[in-house]
Amino acid sequence: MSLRIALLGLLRASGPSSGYDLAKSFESTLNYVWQAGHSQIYPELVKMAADGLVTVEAEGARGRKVYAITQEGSAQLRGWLLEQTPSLTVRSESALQAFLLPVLDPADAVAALERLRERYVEKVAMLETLCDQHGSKAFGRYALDHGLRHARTTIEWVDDTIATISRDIGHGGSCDENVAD
Amino acid sequence: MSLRIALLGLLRASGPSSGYDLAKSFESTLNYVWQAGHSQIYPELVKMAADGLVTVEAEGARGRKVYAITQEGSAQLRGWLLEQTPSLTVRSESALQAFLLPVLDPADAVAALERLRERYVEKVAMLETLCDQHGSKAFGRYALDHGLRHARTTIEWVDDTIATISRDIGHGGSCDENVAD
DNA sequence: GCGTGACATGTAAGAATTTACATGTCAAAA
DNA sequence: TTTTGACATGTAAATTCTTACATGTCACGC
Repeated sequence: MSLRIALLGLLRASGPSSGYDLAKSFESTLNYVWQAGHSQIYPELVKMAADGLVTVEAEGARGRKVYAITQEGSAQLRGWLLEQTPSLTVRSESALQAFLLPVLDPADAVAALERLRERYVEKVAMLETLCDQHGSKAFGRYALDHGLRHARTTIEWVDDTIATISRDIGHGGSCDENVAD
Repeated sequence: MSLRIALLGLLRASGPSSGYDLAKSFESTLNYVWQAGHSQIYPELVKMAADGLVTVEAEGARGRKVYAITQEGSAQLRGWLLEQTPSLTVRSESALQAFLLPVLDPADAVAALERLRERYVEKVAMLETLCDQHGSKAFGRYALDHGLRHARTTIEWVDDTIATISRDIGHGGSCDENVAD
């Protein structure tokens, strides 16, 4: 369902677009909260057209098909946004890794957290650049802002976690606990 | 791979546990960053045992099987944590919804954001309670802390986004733009 | 004219995830 | 004593997601 809603939202926000355009939009604006490749997007658009949520508005060069959202699609998007109660959970591989780091020796954990920190610093810089380019105009602004705030929050968390773990260094690590065989 | 690593991490942090225990741990500590149900966990543990990463250390009442991480499992966990560069992307249904809200009339969008805000306020309260219970002891503390910070950041984002959208009310909404048919 | 890279769409296979089905045990309260 | 709820493990089916394969067009520079 999320993919469908995301595509309807992009069509609504950006106007008629091809699957290729939508894949790019996913990459550049929705990437901070949802991901989908073209191999997922193309078949989904076909199904959505069959369900009357979008129509092929025009066909252009290189087989390009321009989809537009229909009134039915627009109604479904609005209904979902107003009525659905989305799950508040998040899926983040990097956060998962960060949480498991404390099972390492404290020194290793700190080193790994510092590498993670650097990557988030880069991410923040990248997002800030994008933010400046966008100005305060585009639809994607909210997404960008969200991504930026969360990346900064992660850096703060990493810093505090490093500090906490560092205090434990010398007080005995978790190195060989809980291992069988 | 993430599921495997998460299970190894939990076994390492909590000591020998059954699939049932691990499912509970997932729910209570890792839930903020990764989700897995028992129907995913049980078969994965069987595969991991076949690969020598865990062993069935004991069998108890009600068919309970207690798994323990092996040295090989421990080595693989450590290797992954130190060497892997996880993707920094996140998948969040609620954030996706939040991003698409601006395609609604500003008034609808603000109403929906306010409902979202309430849910996050509840979440923060819940996490704060859990935090107090845990004290500063447990492994899951980092996860909890992370979840709490991100939930608070989301609330701030919602507030600022509401403010931004509210300023636009009366300046013309996005109500019937970009709809075909 | 030829190559390269962005444009553009698709399918296939496999992995991961979710939801539902299915079964059985144990402890404690009513 | 019976029933309820937590404990405990699985499988099946459907969906979603990722990775790889496969194909062809157009514009631009060399």
